[in-house]
Amino acid sequence: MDEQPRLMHSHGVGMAGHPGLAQHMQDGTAGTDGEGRKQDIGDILQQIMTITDQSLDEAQARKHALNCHRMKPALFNVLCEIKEKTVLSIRGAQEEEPPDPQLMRLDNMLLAEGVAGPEKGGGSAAAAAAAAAAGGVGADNSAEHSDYRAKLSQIRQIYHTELEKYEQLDIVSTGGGYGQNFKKNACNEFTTHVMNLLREQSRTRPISPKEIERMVSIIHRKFSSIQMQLKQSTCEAVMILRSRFLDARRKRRNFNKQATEILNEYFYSHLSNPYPSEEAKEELAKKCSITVSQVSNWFGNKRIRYKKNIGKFQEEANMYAARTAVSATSVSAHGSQANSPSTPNSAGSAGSFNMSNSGDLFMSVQSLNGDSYQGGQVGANIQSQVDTLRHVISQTGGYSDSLAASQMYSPQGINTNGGWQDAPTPSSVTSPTEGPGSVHSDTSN
DNA sequence: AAAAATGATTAGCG
DNA sequence: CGCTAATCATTTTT
Repeated sequence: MDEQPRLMHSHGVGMAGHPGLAQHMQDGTAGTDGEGRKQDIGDILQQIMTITDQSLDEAQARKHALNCHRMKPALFNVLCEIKEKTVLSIRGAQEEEPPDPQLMRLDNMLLAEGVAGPEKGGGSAAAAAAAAAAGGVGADNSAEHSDYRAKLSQIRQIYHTELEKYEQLDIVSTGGGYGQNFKKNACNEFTTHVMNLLREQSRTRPISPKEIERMVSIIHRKFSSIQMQLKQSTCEAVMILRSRFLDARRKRRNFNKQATEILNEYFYSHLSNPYPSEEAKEELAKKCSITVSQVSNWFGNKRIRYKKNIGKFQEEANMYAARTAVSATSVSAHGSQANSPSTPNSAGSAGSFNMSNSGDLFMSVQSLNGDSYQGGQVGANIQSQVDTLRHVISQTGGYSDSLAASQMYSPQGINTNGGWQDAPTPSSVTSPTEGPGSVHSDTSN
């Protein structure tokens, strides 16, 4: 506002619509222009100033008259020039917008997630690939993944429809003629609307084509920022979706009965060394229709939980032990195995089994086990049978949970050593695999 | 609704 | 790298 006086003096004109300016102007221009012109301009401005006081029809008529006035173009140009020099030149500086790194990051991510990429086919494939890669384990449950994919494509669809609304074709670069060849969407609709409005208004107030251009670019910037917001929230949604569906910890499902059965069977029949080899894990995984890492997880959990509270697992242990013991004994009357080198190690295995808990149970089992070994001539390397038998024995012997439970978590027990893990009985425990088929029937293939 | 069970994840060890 | 131990987050049981 405070600039107005200066402008008027230097150019001899002022902005229309400012009450009281007309008078000033007339005074200021008196010396430079001819009397007639002065009068013309004064008339014009006078009409402008009073235009709002008139009825609509009258106003239209006067508007038209003004538009047709011979001085109008010149005056208009002058006004535009002034406006350009004052207002627009200030904004002109912030024209260049560097490629926003933030936007690029979002774009890249959306592309990587298969949201922004090409349509359906390739897109979902990419998404699946990304999902599989993220999951770490390939060929997994496809059920959950399909759910994931469905949700992802939902997001994708929303994203695309929304994006299309705001997408802007390059209008400015089409040159002077603001072409009509752009797609129908919110951005362009709005832009053309604004442009028409401005052009319409340019008859009564100073708006140069340049200004319209600028306005268009401003609108586009706005729409760009909307787009960015859209991309951002889409990214967010994808991230949430990922963490929801791909993070298996959430939405975990218990293994089915049969799988648990199989795993338990293996566990209790290899109780002295419940560390399935990679191959064994693979096989178990196959049989249980779970992944190898799930098998590993299961055994890890099982070992630690078993060890932590044997009493709680006693019943289960006996159950599986008895089951496998039956099958084992039925198959092999006695250890046909000749290759039972370091013979007296069965005791060691028992020790490793009992490890850190229940001293009483440990003792009793050990002695019993030893007896069975020496008296029964059980094949030394038939660990599984030893294991299972031990349980049967401990059960029949009446050392039930009461005892075990009470001493279960004997903390500073003599052997704080973990037991397992480092104590694979030297002899054959680890890989008696190739033994006589009869021995390890427990693997029940 | 609280408690137990359970599969997965994590830090840390060797 | 596989393991243990602790812990998380969910599911199942009580």
